[in-house]
Amino acid sequence: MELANDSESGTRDALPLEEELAPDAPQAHLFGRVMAKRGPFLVIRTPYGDAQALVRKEVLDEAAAGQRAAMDLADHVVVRGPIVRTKTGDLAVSARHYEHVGKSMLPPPAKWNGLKDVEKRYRERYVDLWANPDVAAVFRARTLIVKALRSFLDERGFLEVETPLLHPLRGGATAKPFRTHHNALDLSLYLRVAPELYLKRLLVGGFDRVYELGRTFRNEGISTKHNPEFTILEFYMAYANMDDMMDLTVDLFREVDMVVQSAFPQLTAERGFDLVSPWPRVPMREAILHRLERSGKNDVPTTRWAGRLSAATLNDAQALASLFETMASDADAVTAKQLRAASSHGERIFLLYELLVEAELPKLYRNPSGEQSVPVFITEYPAEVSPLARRNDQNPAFTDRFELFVEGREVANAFSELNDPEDQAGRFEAQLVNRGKGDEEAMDFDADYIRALAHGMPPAAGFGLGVDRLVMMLTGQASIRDVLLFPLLRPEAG
RNA sequence: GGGUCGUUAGCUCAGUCGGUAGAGCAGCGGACUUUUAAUCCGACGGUCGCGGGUUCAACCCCCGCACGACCCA
Repeated sequence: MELANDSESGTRDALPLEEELAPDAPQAHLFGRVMAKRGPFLVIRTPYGDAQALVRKEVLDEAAAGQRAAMDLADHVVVRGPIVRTKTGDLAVSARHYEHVGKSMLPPPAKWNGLKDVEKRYRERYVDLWANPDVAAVFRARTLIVKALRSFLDERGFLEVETPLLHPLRGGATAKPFRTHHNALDLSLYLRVAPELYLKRLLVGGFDRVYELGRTFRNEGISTKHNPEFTILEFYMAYANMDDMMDLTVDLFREVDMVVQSAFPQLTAERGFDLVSPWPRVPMREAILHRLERSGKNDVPTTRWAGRLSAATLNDAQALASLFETMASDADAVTAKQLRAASSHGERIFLLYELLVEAELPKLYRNPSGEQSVPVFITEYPAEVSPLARRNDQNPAFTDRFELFVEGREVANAFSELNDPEDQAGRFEAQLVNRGKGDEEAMDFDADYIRALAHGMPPAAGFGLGVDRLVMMLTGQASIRDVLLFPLLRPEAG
């Protein structure tokens, strides 16, 4: 029997117990990096865990003994031999063959403290990954999550497609783009901020269930939740609406999470949220009123808006506008600027939601035991902040759109798609007006997209997910850089 | 963009009141060879992030810059 790093369970205990004392002891074959030297023992790190090798000079030939003597920590070695039980009861591969196959020229991180410096970990991820097994686990989990997302959609008949990353127009999301240039065509191009408008063209073309999982670029600040390039999943489903999407979203998250929980229980043990309990679906205005009722209770901070903002005000554009003016006159400079920048009823409602509710969601919506927060679908987004979403049939000022929040963080955005070319043209016009007012995130007018809609797009619903944020959430990582193998950093000086 | 904090040996970190720069691990030389952060002996290891300033004297105080982290926008 040969063991070529083929154990899934890891650590020294990975070696087979039941066979170690058999007369013809099983042979093991280890390939890995030397992590520690203890007397005649080496700890060898493999992708599946650490294993112990017993390397005694007297059983090695002269060449191998010389190689062993020249070995440093972090070098790559191959060890082959029978599996034995050590004096203290551990298992070890007793070397009959020893070979030094790769040299580490640079000193390894300290064996006890490891590599902690966050900047160095990001810059030298190649060290981080082998020195810190927990870090490697997060990235293995990420790959599993991406595969699970694909399987979920593939099983439901969605077609995976690839659409352009180089876009002649800005569209699909309100965000600042990167600019680039194609020399032969002398053409200014943008790196895509979203694949949305191309995917919906495919609905017109008769592909009724499509998805794309890929990189997207936004030329904005860097933070624990933002990297200039990130991975997005968008899928579109013809003849479905927003409610179908919410049901599908719940199934998607729970199914992907089961995969992570079973493969990486250590990453999912301590969580502030619960995906199993029911997920509330709350219209945005209701969420605002609910938050105001809870002002000052159950750790929800008090707010000046409590007592001054009622359901009636929220539904009266004139009243809300004058309340904003009153509040702005005696707010701090930053808040006042935000309040005055909101120029329509819909933008004001959305701003209230962002300012008052979003961060408090984990306190406002808990599971039955009260121990964990639950995911929340916020619905009824104002049309002004939803330029691509279908209007609600009963109240056209709002759209059939939701965003999903877990622990107060936005992880998904979905809506019934706008398929009326005239309405869509009007929304693009409104974007251009915003652009004229200095909004660098506004979309371009996409005449070809309007033409596509004019050929008839089936009623459909679409869904967008920040894959990096999903990975953060499921693996318990606080920063997006901890789920990106090579996050963007400023180049090192010199 | 603003605020707070950080940057000392390859790694992880100390550094008192402003008075010659420290430890553990790693690396190097040797001993030992069934260890569990292996152990023991020896020698070595520094542009204290960078640039100014104050001072007889600066890792330490002041100013600026770079890079990073966190929080806010």
